Amino acid sequence: MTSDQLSRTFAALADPTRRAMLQRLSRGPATVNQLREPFRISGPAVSKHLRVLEDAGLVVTSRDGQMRPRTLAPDALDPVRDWTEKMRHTWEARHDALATYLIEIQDTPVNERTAS
Amino acid sequence: MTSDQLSRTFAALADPTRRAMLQRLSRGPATVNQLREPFRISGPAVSKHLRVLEDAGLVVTSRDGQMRPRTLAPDALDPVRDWTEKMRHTWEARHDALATYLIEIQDTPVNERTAS
DNA sequence: GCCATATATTGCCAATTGGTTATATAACCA
DNA sequence: TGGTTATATAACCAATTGGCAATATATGGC
Repeated sequence: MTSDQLSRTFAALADPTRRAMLQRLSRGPATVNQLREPFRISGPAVSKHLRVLEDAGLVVTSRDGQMRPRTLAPDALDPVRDWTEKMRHTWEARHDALATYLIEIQDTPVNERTAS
Repeated sequence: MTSDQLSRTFAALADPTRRAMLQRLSRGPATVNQLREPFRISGPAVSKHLRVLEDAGLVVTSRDGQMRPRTLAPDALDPVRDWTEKMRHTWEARHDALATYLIEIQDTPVNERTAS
C-alpha cells in the first residue's frame, strides 16, 4: 500500500469480504462475531480485515462490555466520490468541447472555416 | 486480486501512479511514453500498470503506427459509483428512520408512549 | 532488408496481502 | 479467584504486487 489515504481507501474496498462487511455495517453497527458469521474465515482474518477498514477510516470501533462493535464511517467514502467525479468531469468537459466544435464546423461552409 | 470485476477496478485505483495515469487520460488519449513521462519508472512498469487498468476496463488500447495510444473508458467507473452510493443510501435511510423516531418520541409525552 | 523507435514479455526480487494456528488480553459471570 | 466469551496479536506461509534489466516484437523510414 502506498500509504496515502486515498490509496488505502481504494485498497480497502478492493476485497469482496471487506465490501460485504461494509454493506452489513451500512445497516447498523455490528460486533466482530456478527461480521464474521456470513463467512468461513477465522477470527484473526476478520480482525485483519477490520484493521484495514479502520486504517482507511471506513469504520470506527467502540466498546460494549467484552464486545468491540464496529460502526460505518461513510464520510471516508467522500474522497472516493470526489476523485471519480473529477475524472468523469474532466473527461466530459473535453467531450463537450469536441462536440461543440463538431457542430460548429458542420454549420460553417468549408470555405468560411478558419484555423482556431 | 479476487478476480471479480469490482475488486479489480478498486484495486486498479488503489495506486497513485495508476490514478495519475488515469487523470492524464481524462484529458485525452496518450501514448505509453507520454504516460510514462511524469514518472521515474521503467517502461515495463508502465506496461504493467496499463495492463492492470485495462483488465479493470478503465482504459482501451488502439494502434497508431508503432504507438499504442490508450483512451480512458470512464464507464468502468460506474460500478464504483453505484456501489458506494448504495452504501451511503442504506446508511442514510437507517439514520433518517432513527431521526424520525427520535422526533416522534420527543413529541409524545412519556406516559403516552407505546412499545413499537 | 536494415535500423531506429515504441511497446510488450520474461525472469527475477523484495514487500505486501490474506489466510492459518497458537497464544494473549480483556471483560463478564459464578 | 477461576472459567468462559470476545477479540487481538504473533508467527508463519503461499500468492500477489510493483519494481527492475534483459530480451522480444512490431512498425515506419531509408
